[in-house]
Amino acid sequence: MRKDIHNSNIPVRCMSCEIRHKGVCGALSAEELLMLSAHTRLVNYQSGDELAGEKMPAESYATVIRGVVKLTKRLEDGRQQIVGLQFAPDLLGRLNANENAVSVEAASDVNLCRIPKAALERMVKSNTALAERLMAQALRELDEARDWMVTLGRKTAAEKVASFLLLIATHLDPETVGEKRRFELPLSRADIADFLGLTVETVSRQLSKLRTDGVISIVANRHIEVPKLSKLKACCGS
Amino acid sequence: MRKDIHNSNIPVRCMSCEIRHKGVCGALSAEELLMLSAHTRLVNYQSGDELAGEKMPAESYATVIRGVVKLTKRLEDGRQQIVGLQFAPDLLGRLNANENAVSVEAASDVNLCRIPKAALERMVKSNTALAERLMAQALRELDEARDWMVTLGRKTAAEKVASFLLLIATHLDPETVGEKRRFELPLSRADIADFLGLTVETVSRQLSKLRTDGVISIVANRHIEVPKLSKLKACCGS
DNA sequence: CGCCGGTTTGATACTAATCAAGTTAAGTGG
DNA sequence: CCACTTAACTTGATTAGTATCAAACCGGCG
Repeated sequence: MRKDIHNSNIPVRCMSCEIRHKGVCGALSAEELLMLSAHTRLVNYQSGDELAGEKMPAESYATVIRGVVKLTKRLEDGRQQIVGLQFAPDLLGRLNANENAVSVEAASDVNLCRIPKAALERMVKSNTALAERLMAQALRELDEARDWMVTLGRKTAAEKVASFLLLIATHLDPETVGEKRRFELPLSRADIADFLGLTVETVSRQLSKLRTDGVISIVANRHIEVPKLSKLKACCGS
Repeated sequence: MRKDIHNSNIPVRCMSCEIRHKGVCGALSAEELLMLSAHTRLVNYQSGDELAGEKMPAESYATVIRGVVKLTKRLEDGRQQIVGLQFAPDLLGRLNANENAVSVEAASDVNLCRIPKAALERMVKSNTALAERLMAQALRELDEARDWMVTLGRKTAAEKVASFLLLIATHLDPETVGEKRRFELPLSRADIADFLGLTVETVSRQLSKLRTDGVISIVANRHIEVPKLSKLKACCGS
């Protein structure tokens, strides 16, 4: 048995996925953590899999261990918009799920650590620290949504694409050498377009433009290198 | 003394503003409500007043009693985007305010019921029902932000303006006769443009177009009449 | 090798921004 | 009450940016 789980003052990890669930495990005592671990299970999905639909609320929560999960909303005529991206170690699912939900899909291959709805909700009731963590996560998602509203409403296509690259570069712990960053895009061009409110063609053109401007180099389709992060930041319009 | 505050099972109201604070008063016992009332104070602001800046976090919470409050974010070069509108009886302010805030301004003349930060935070600690209400409000704001992301990213100018009118018609309890609605716009054309990610001219043109199409009539600058709500809904693209 | 999805590039169309008047509404002071 | 000022709004002409339509390219895989 791991030694550290007997002391709730030092970082503790979920037994099944060996990750410290952001906003979850950190608020749990060693005892609660053991209880939680008894219920959690590692699950894998492939890119494109639907984890929960707009009309099909999830029957469990989950933390993202690896990969990227996209939250999408659709208009009747098929137009769609990605309204959120979840990276490790974000928590998926919401307390008191309501009608106005989003469709949850794996944007890349993902590993999740599933937590049954009942188990988490029971712990929330008796653990105010955990409730606070979940509140903090909700507020952080709200901030992210509002930041993205500015991008959607007021930035040009070039700024949008640069902002997206910066988002990925800062959320996917890329290979780092000084100001240089190197990473794999977890999203297809079509998904990037749906995230930015653009078309695939425009996304492609703006990536090409960033390349010819020397801001990035496209090593392979999904493999991007940013020679100077500050130069990319300067393209984001804020 | 009001009779109903002695029974926490029936709707109770804040003593200073006589309104049932959504998500706040409803979760309080009569005793707590009295305590809260001792600290609250009614305050008024004029259209355009800044209630809290991006760098100036508010030292108190407040419920909107009357009027509309706008939450704005700005880019360095002056472009701005309204990322949220708060109507009565929304709660302004957030637990554990963080750096990534928005600027809070009165969009119209407003009345607020102020609640000192310390008082509310103290009550949240000892009242899980209140904490749940605040969580619910955060999740509702998140849903609204995500809905608006679809509007910003994927709707046409005409659909955006129609969606805005519908939002106002459904949040400002307009004069209602069957399918007919009549209301005052709480925002200037410039604010509407900042909310929709458009220019003032485009907003004006689309309003004119809705008028010539018979979807609305513009009784006066800010005074709008919608003869058939379902017709307006059909213009919203979803 | 040839197919196929994802991507890039090119030509053109169209939507909304920009630039520029003009109009209405609301004050303000004589 | 009216002339004057100013801000908010509307309308028009033109331009710029992005979407749309179309074709070519590329990499992976049977």
